[in-house]
Amino acid sequence: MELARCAFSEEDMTSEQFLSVEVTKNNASSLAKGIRILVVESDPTCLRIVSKMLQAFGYEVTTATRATDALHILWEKEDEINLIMIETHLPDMDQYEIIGTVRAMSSLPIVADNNVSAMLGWLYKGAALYLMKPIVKNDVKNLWQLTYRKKKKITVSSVRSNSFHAGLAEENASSVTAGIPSLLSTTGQSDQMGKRKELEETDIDDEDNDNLTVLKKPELVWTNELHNRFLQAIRILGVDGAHPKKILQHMNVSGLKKENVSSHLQKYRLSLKREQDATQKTMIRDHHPSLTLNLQGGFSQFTNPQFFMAISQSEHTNNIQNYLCSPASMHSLGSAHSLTRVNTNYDGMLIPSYGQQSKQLDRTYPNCSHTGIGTTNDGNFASLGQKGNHNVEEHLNQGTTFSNVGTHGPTFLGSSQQQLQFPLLQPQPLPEKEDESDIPNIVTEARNELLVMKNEFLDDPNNDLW
DNA sequence: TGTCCAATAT
DNA sequence: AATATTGGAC
Repeated sequence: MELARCAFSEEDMTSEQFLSVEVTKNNASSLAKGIRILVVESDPTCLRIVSKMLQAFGYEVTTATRATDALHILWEKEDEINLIMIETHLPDMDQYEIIGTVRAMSSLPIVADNNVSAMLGWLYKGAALYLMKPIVKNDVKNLWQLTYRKKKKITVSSVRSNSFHAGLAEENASSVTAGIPSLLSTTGQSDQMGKRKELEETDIDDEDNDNLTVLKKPELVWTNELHNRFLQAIRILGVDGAHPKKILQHMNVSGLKKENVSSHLQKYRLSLKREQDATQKTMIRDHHPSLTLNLQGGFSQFTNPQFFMAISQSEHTNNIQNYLCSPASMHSLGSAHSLTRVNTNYDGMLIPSYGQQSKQLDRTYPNCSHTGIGTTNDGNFASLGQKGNHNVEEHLNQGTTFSNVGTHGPTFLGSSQQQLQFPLLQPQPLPEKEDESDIPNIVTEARNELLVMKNEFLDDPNNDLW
C-alpha cells in the first residue's frame, strides 16, 4: 500500500519488489497532476522505477534512455513537458554537453540526479535541483513546485530530500516572509529543524518524513455555524431531496466544496440511521413498533447528539488551529505561501471565547465578522475553478435565506488557506476600509504579495490544489 | 458527461 | 473520530 522507497543504488535496482508496489491514487498528489516530466535515464530498470514513482504522485512521464532521444523529444514537444529529470552521466553524450544543450534549447527546470561528483557542475550549469541516488520518494514528491517557477531565475539548490528547503529558503527570507515573523515561527519549524535532522538521518530511509507539509491542505472543520447551515439546508430540501449539490447551493458557503458536503452528509446519514436503529430497538422492546415511522421523514437529527449539538467551544479552537498550522510552510518553493496571516481577530477570539456557555460564543461571532479580513476581493480568482489559492480568509456568505437560522454573522471557513473564493452571491456590506485600517500593514503587504504570487504561481492552469 | 454514494484512506 | 478520496453505479 505504502509507496515503497524507490532507489537507484545497485542493490536496490535488482530488487524487483519495488516494481510490484501497488500504486494507489491515494498516494498521488493532485498538485502533480498535469505536470509532465521528461525522465532521461540510461538504465531501463531505473527508468522504470522512477517513472513509476513519479506516476504514483500523479505526474505524467515521458521517458528517454539516451541523450539524443531526450533532445529529440525536447525539440519536438517541449511545450508538453514541464520539467526535465536527467541522469548526469549518460553514455551517449558528455554530461556538460547535454546540460548545455538542454539549457540552450529550453528554459524548463532541470532536475539532475546521480552521485555527488557531478552535483556542483550541474547546479552551476543551470540545474534547478540535484538529487542524489538513491532517490527516495520525498525527493520527487514536490518536483511540481519547480514547474511554477519557470519565469524566475533558477535557484541553485542541492541534494536529497531537504533540498527544497535548502535552496529556496533564501529567497523566501528576502521577500515576503520578512514582514511576518511571528507567524512563521509558528509554522516554519522545518527550517530550523533542517540541520539537526541532516546530521542524524543522513542516509536512512526517511519514511514519511514530511517536512513537506506543503502538500497538505488543512481539513475543513465543520463548525457549528457550518453544520447549522447544513441542517437548515436539509430541512428545506427534505431528507430525500438533500443531495450534496443542492445542499451546497443552499448552504451558500464560499469555498465549501461538494466533496465536503458529501462527506458530511454521509456521516449525517449514518448518525440518522444509528438513531433510527436505536429507536427501533427500543420500540420493539416496548412493543410499539408502529411508531417507528416518524423518524424517517422527520427531523430526528435534532435529537441526535452528534448532529444536534448546537454550539461548542471547539469551533473557535479549530479555526485558530487551522490558521496557525496551515501551510505557511509553502516556503519550499514559492514565496507566496508564507503569507498566512494572523489577525487580531483570531487573537481576540482565542482567549475569551472558550467559555462553556453557548451564549458567550454567539457573542464572539459578531466580533469576528467585522474585524475579519473576510473576503478576497479579487474576483479573478474565481476563475481558478476549484482551486483557489488564497491566503485570505474566507467567510461564509451570509445566506439571505437563512440568516435567521442561528447564524450570527459571518463565519470563517476552517480551511481557508487553499480555498477558492467563489463569487459572492449575496449582498455583502463590507466595511472594507475599516478592516484595512484595523489591520496593520502586514495584511496589505500580504494582499500585494498575493497578487504577485498569483501571477507567478497560480497562473498555471494545471495548478490543482490550491 | 456529471452526480451520488458506499467503501476506504488518512 | 472526523474528514477526504476513490471508484463504480447510474
